[in-house]
Amino acid sequence: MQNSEAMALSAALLATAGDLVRRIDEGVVARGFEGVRPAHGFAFARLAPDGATVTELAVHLGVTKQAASQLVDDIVRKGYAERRPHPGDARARLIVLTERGWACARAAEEAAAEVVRGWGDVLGEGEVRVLRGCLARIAPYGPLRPNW
Amino acid sequence: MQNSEAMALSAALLATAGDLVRRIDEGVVARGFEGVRPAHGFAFARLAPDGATVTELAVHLGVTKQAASQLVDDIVRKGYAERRPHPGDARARLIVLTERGWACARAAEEAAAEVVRGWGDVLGEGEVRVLRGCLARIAPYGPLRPNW
DNA sequence: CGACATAGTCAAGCTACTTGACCATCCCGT
DNA sequence: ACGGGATGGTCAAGTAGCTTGACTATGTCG
Repeated sequence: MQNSEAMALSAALLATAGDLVRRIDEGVVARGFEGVRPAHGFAFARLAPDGATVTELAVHLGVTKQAASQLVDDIVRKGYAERRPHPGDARARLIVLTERGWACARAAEEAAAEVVRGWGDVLGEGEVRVLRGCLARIAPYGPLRPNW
Repeated sequence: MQNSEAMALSAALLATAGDLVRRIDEGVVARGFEGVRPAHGFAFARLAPDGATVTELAVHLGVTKQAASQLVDDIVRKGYAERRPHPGDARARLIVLTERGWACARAAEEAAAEVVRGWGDVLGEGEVRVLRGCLARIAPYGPLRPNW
């Protein structure tokens, strides 16, 4: 594998990732959820099961807890989540999704599924599964946030 | 394909992309080029063949020409590129890489090749080619800049 | 019970972008 | 040839999303 081929592969990967995020975001907006940034989606993914504290969210997103707290301010103000007292730790607060937050998370899943279906049309279902398998083995715990 | 599987694939793709960029950046720094952000690498790729104008660079990067101009200021100040008069258009300037800029671009290619070699160890050469083929067909002209 | 650790917030600062305004030069129809 | 709109580039100011630093409240452990 020549260096230039590695660059071509890298560029294709980054282009695909950028395209995916852009189209998911567009799909979420098209479903009626405005003022939502892609980063919010990653937060929703962490909050969805049972809620999370600000600190847990910060770790998940790879940012400081102050930044996570600001993000929570934002999604609370927009009605997607709410701060509740934490059962069993009076210092902490449990951030949970509101009904609208859940609806937005579902919208993001639908949008992602739509994009991936498009890939299936181009590649075929089998190759999409191969793709998923490859990626899962390469970077099972890669960073969610981009560094560029 | 269920929605949750689409999300898993999306997450794997973004994790891989994030990991790739982080490791290329680390590789470039390890080769002695400091103060270089990943965005600079995308600029280098556009400047490498024959140079480019600020406006062309802005289109390539998906930012305003003011932002591209600021980025050029930065890499000029750091010695990676220089502004030259444009042959045939007195309004424009041709931004070209310096020798150090070329060296940095080569370092990025080496770092990328190193990461991709790691993928080859995990997946096998054949599957890496399949991966590259899939990605190239999915988003041949996706955005270079992340939106999240 | 006292000392240190941890959850969260407030405040200020930084960086990489944006929008808006502007000048110099090019191109093209009259 | 020339006048007017398009284009290339820069300067200036504003913004969003992060950072670091300082602080309070609560938990944990010897």
